[in-house]
Amino acid sequence: MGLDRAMYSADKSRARQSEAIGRLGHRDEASGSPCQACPVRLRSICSGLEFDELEELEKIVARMTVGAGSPIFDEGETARCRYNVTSGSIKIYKLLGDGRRQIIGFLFPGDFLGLALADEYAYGAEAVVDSELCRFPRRELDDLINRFPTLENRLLNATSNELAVAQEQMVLLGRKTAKEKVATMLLLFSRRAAERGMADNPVYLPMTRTDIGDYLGLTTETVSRTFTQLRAQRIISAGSGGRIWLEDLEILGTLMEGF
Amino acid sequence: MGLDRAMYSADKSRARQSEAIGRLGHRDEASGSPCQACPVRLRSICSGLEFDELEELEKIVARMTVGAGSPIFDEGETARCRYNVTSGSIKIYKLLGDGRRQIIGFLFPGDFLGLALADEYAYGAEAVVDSELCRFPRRELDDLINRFPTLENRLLNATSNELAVAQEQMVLLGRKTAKEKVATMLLLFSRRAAERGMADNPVYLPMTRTDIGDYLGLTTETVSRTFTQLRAQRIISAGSGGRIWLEDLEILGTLMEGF
DNA sequence: CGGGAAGTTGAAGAGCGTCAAAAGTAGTGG
DNA sequence: CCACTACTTTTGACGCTCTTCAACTTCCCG
Repeated sequence: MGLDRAMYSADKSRARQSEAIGRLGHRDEASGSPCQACPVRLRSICSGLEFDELEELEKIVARMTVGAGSPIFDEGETARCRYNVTSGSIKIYKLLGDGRRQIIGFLFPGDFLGLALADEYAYGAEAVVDSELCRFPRRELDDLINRFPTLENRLLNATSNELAVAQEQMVLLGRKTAKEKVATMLLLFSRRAAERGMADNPVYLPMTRTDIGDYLGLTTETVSRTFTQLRAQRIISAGSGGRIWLEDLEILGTLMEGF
Repeated sequence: MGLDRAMYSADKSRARQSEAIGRLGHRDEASGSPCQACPVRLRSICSGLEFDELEELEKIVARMTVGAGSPIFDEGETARCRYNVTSGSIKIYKLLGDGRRQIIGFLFPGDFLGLALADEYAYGAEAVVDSELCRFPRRELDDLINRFPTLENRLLNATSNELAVAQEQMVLLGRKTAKEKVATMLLLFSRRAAERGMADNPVYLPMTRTDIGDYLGLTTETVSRTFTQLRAQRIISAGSGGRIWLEDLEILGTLMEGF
């Protein structure tokens, strides 16, 4: 699998799209707008906190913006910060020695980034599209987690959810065919969008075919061929701008559940 | 993939090995021996608890024994209990509609079983060999978790660890070759045994080739052929009773990391 | 011993990967 | 405005790894 490792370090064309955001990739802002008004607070770990607890969180948070294709941190790097995604989409991935990559998840607004005990990040993270995050210094956030049971409880819930999602993905990676993998991804992303009150049909897939392949354990070519096949069978149809119409939810469901 | 679903409901020959334990598969005991003396307490979620907290735990715990091949609970069943493994080994797995199975983990002494928010188990659990567990009624344990921050913290740690392990397994399932998969499993099981103070070489693999296949996303035959190949290359050699000597740790490490 | 399941091995085939090239898309610069 | 560039996506041809199907061997426990 002769993948070029450098391929993953930056995504030139997509990075280019986001020059408006800043040539450095990241841009921090003074945390002007308070957490009270945060549109994703209720589905993030920040929900359920008391007023004064939320104020303490605000003291240590920094908002930042990352352009499409920009890395947020690398696997193995010292874990200095934890994050909350507030807009856009983030991919997290692990690499093998020869450059093979497995994307272990796509994060969306409200998702927490940086769940881990270890001192080093166990995976890399990179923005799929222009995204915004809340950044917390790790030490200070961990202090708050220890002091606020509500926060620790939210974190446990979030981690348990992630674990259940990861276990589903293990079934997909280990036991599903290419067609079933793609169908499952389409349905799951549609449902996740619906849960967040976003359009679920057509479903929005902002990532590249290569990203989808690395997420599903397939090659770009197989992903492309599978989409073509699903289109030919009128199970899906192409929308505009990375959007895909789910034309036959029943067949997609059958493919996902493996009958 | 024409796997017979019934195949997974019981494992006749192994179940036979454990007739001494009881024909019902399960046997409960009065919780005579207290948690203080528990040999796996320090590596379980019960570590770090105050004396009175541990006493409250003891009030709701029941010890039970399961024979090899016996189910503990099924996927989709109402989650009435949570467990702590104290001896033996438990496999947890998910099924697809046509019977394809993915084993999402093997649990060993000290591991917690039943991490989940949902009212139903997200996976099935079955004993690989004769095993012992501590069983907690779900409601009552969850009450204690809410009351004892230490317990919740331990649970968060355990869940985070499980998540990190699951993410490693996603790389294995999505991106590694059969040889790399088997090498990775051998090394990881050896390391896990070492962490628990058990023999790490030869490494003990009590599960069947079919179980290993369903864990690695391979067929029984491919697992068998891969072991033969590794043996022929003197990277491993056969021990007795499901034990395997790791003859070349360096090559195994290289295979695991994918160079 | 003897029966049944687990494990091994072989041959053939399918699905997905690899390599290669063409077509589509978006940003760049004259 | 359009050609140029760089990348992504699609499609085709071919090959290889792993699966499938089948037979045989080994192991375990009665």
